[in-house]
Amino acid sequence: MGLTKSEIFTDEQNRLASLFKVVAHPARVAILQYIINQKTCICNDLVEELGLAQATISQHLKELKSIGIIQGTIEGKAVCYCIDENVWKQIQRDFDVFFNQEVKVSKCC
Amino acid sequence: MGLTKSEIFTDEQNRLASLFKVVAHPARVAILQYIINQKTCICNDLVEELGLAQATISQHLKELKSIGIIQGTIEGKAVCYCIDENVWKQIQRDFDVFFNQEVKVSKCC
DNA sequence: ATTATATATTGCAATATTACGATAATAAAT
DNA sequence: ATTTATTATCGTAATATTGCAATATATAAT
Repeated sequence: MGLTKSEIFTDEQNRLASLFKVVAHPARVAILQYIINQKTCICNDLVEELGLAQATISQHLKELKSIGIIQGTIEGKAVCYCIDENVWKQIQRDFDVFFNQEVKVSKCC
Repeated sequence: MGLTKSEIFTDEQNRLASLFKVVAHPARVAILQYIINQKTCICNDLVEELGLAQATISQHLKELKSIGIIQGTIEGKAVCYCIDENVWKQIQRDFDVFFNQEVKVSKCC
């Protein structure tokens, strides 16, 4: 046990849950907010800003990269991270489709 | 280790991450979709529909209840669950505030 | 009163996530 | 060539999550 039974859910349910999972950590929310404000950043900026170890920040960046919401470009000895606007907007739409469903007024009893 | 350092993040970052976390599981996405379609449901409906054990469904319902997105009303020997429209809309707004931030066009280099 | 039905809770095993030190890899600067 | 700066990866410990059987609780039906 302890293993999510992905096979019993639809692709859409699994996909949505995966997207939510990536932003379901305060460090990753903070990283996204920081990049949005600063437009770009490097890993070390985040280490100083957030106060987490470099290895930890690097790991969080990797997860954000995994869904494409940020992208990294090698720039000399650093890596410059920025939001991928297209992916950001796509994810925004995906969440919208889910949350803007019409919820019929029908209380229990 | 293995413990999220909540104290280094803002309340907003922690709150957003918590909300995302609740919907970051395909079973909970499926449960919400099912309730939206059927308007209401009882725990056993979900056990049959999703094919997870009753204890597991009950646990997922508990997590959804914890943020108020669904509410349960005792109805005879069953519990009738439905979406709480106000909370649903509030969460929708919270996600919107986050994702509708203006992402400035500024690629790395 | 007993049985049947529906849900919640507890305890536990398996797996996943978070965090970090140590180390490797790479490029710039000296 | 050596040092410095930046990031990624590996290994590991601590904690969290997922799933279920067993059990407890509560109401309806017989």
